[in-house]
Amino acid sequence: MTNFSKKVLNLTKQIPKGKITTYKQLAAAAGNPQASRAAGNALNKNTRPIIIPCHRVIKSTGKVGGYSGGKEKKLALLKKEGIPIKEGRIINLKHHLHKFKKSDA
DNA sequence: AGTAAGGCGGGCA
DNA sequence: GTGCCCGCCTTAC
Repeated sequence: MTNFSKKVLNLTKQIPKGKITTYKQLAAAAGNPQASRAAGNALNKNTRPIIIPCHRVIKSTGKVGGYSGGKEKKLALLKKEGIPIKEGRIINLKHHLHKFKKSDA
């Protein structure tokens, strides 16, 4: 558990319902914009999955990306939260994107 | 403790 | 839109 992963998890669990974010944004908010892959990894190997809505985190390309419990599960959760998805990709991504505050980390 | 491989992504060609 | 390469973190040997 590094400081980076701790920030990632901390930021992720702060994402409100109906809002989503990208691994890139998450990694950037955590302090490493280039550690996009590591951000997803932190969510995948997170220690407290219960408090961490990793399903609200998607790829910057608009694709939902992967999911430990199955991406279909992730899609269902997102749609239930009010995020429209078409063929595995977010429709109004930037309209649902969550902006992290500087005080979040 | 050190080295090598893997993973839920991002960017460029 | 697809394919390839890169960089970062975590885990296993």
